[in-house]
Amino acid sequence: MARKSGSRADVTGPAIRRAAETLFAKHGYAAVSMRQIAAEVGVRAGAIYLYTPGKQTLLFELMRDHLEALLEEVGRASADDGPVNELNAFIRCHVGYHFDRRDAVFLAYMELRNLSAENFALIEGLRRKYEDQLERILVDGKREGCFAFEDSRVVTMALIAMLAGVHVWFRDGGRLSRNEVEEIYADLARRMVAAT
Amino acid sequence: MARKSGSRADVTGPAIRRAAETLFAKHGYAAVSMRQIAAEVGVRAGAIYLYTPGKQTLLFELMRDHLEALLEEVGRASADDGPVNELNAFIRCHVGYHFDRRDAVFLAYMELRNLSAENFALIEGLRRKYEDQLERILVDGKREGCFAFEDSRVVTMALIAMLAGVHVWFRDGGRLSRNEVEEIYADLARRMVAAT
DNA sequence: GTCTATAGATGGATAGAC
DNA sequence: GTCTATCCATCTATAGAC
Repeated sequence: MARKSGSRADVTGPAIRRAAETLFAKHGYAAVSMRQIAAEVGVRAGAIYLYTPGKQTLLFELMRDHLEALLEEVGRASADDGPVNELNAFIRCHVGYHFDRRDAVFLAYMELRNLSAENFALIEGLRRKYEDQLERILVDGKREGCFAFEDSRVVTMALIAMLAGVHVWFRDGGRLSRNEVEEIYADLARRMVAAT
Repeated sequence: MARKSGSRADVTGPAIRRAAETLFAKHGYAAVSMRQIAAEVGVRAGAIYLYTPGKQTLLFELMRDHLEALLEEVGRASADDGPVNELNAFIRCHVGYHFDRRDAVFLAYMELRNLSAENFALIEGLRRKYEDQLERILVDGKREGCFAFEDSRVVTMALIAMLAGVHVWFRDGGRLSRNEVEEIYADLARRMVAAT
């Protein structure tokens, strides 16, 4: 007797988040109306407010959930087995996310401007954690003599920008397989840090 | 008797474009109102329509003018003196633009979604020209044995994404000079294509 | 849980006075 | 050339019927 038969609460909520993610990624947060999201789900605009306090929260939670999942996965992937392998795992993990969660990845770095001040601070904290995780791999590798570069901060930002750019050209079912794309980017990253 | 004294036509027009560029870059095209732009300039919303047919045209012309200027400058900078030098010039030129025209660079790859269909096609054409110019340098270099990489298209996109990412962290008057930033990125690019 | 209806605010763009 | 005033569309969010 867990749920009412005929109830859609467990279906509509996730559907709203999925629709918001798709539409925000496609047209941008500010250009999407609650009516559009509702239409995509198949309900009226008013019904959305049963599942979220508003549009801003919808955006914030999409970004937060994605970044937390990404952080956890990167943390798992780059377990302690040497800077070269850790860098490899980090890159493949991020690139792989473009295959699995394309829109979420896109939102997380395109819609920062549209977060309220306090939500921005929270999301920025998660992003910073993510950047720091990569930078720590680089610094460790340099100290151990696996990598060679001048400025760890700039290289970190260059790597992350390069990864974020995957969304611009990558299309599912294109000429390159997931594994090929991951390998090309991992290779570029190794070159950038002069991995031995 | 060239111009009416007291007239501001030659001042207000450019001021509107500058204000639009700043505000669009800061808050996003869709989140900025004509009233905000007018307030920044010091006129009323209605006055803006004396200088542009509308908001969409304002965005389009900002992007077009920037891309045309960038294309011309890149074309001049990378005159025919070998792939390694051409790549160098291309990278330094693009990075340098983040110092001179920060907001314009940002707009040109952040606001594609908000262009009308026909404006998008025109801007996309200019972007494609820019990408092709870089890819040609890479392909030439590979053929001549200066560069070594697998996939010229992916490397091109990776390089452009890396360059575009400068805006995320770069601030005027930061710890790195213009020349240092240009050199770091040129160095990263040479590593990515295994320049000899 | 979802609907219709609507409040209340704000948007782009235009008309006409000065 | 700029202003005030305004039209009309659309927006987020809420109230209340079912």
